[in-house]
Amino acid sequence: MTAHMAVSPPSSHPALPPMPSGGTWPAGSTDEPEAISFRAPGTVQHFAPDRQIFADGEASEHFYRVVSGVVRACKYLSDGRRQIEAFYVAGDMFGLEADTRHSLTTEAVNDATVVSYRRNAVEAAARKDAALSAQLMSATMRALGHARNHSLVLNRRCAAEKLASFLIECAARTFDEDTILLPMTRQDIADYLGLTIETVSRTMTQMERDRLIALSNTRQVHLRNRSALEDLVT
Amino acid sequence: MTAHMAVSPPSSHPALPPMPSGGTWPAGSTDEPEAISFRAPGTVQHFAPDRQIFADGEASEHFYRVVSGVVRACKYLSDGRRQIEAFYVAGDMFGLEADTRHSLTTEAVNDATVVSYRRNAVEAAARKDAALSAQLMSATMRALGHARNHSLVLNRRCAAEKLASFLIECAARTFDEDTILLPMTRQDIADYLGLTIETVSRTMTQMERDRLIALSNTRQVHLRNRSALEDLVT
DNA sequence: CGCCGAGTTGACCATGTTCAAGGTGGGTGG
DNA sequence: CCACCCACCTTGAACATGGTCAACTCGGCG
Repeated sequence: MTAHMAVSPPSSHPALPPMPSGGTWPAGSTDEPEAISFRAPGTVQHFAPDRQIFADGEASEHFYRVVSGVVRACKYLSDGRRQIEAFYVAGDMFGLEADTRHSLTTEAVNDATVVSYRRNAVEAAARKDAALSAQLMSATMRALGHARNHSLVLNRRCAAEKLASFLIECAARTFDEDTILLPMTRQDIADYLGLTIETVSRTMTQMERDRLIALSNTRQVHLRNRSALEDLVT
Repeated sequence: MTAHMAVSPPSSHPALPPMPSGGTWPAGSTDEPEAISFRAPGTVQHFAPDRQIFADGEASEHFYRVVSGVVRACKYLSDGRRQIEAFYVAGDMFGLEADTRHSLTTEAVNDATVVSYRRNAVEAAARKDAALSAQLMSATMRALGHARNHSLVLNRRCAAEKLASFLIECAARTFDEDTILLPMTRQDIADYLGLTIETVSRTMTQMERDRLIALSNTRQVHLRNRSALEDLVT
């Protein structure tokens, strides 16, 4: 249950798209403000765009933290469709599981660097250290909050509401609160919001027409009328 | 050792609608196989149908376990719509939050009995007891798994797929694997699946026509062709 | 008996999907 | 340096699915 690359053939680092690596981003989840602290040093790894970090169903022996770049967590359905659960950015933790197996596939969106920690080591440390344990709990709770909120977004009536909530989510994590550099493709956005690529495209165009946003290029969005966007989300 | 009664009748109550109380159910979430064990005795409370247990935004000072009956956790949107996140049944825990405030409203679906525990007490106990801590973590992880799966369901293409996954989820928690007593209204089902009451109704009728299910009455569903239903979910 | 809430059914309509062409821009090779 | 290429994105037209609105049925209860 692996081979399922939706977009492009994974391979080494030949010619990488010039993506904003570690710049701006969207939709985080298990973000931990202060780094988890335990002795075991993590292993640093790099992943080229679309390279898989771990697959749904694989044994869950590590957990991860994003250093730079963006990672997506998704589920592939039997009909070939893909549902993106979350995008993780610098500082976000991912890969902690209840089960011994992963329940999601994770892949690099752009050129990404992550640190991995051995699950056993973390769990052992957590058993001895109530503070670490509380941190992990808190991170999991935040992931739960994100997942529930995502359900709400997926359930929104119209495409504009979904897209507005996505853009605001992205903007909330940007330095310049009103200019977003999207590291992901329209397909990624569509799979995150439960829409088709065409609807995402059309809705963006319409938002530009309505002066809600401005698109310098396809990956750079400027929020022109944030309050109107926020009204859509409510 | 805590309450774990699967089918205990919730003691006296004035004049209640004759609902299947403690019979069958659907969609659980933070189920804990072995009861959480700490000294502080819980407080038992009864709730009549539609009575609120706690509200979104309220201070989160207790957490709960269902003894009998069914509880729904939901979010009310500004436009009046309601999104049901989960249904909790006997044994399920709910109300554990990362924040100091609740992020969901919970209400009794039918006549329900719950035990509540003081949050402070639980957290203090968890700090001293790694096993309890691990149990809480595990319960939260399971809730996370449920929430993610729910996202997938909400994102399904057609109404029949959503409903099939709901029915199978219900059936998985029934003694008689193929006969389900629904404790909730069509409106509850609709709000859980992100559909309208009319679509739920129509889809059920169609499934009956197609011999996938049989409806003895509106609340009792018999699965006639489980594998066909499972094919819909995939 | 008639009311009332829950559920069903039908007709129409809106939104997003599907299918099918075009555009666009950055990178490569001639 | 330019032309081509290939992802990625946009746009258009037809269609399908579920939402909306409205009428109707059913069953329990006063």
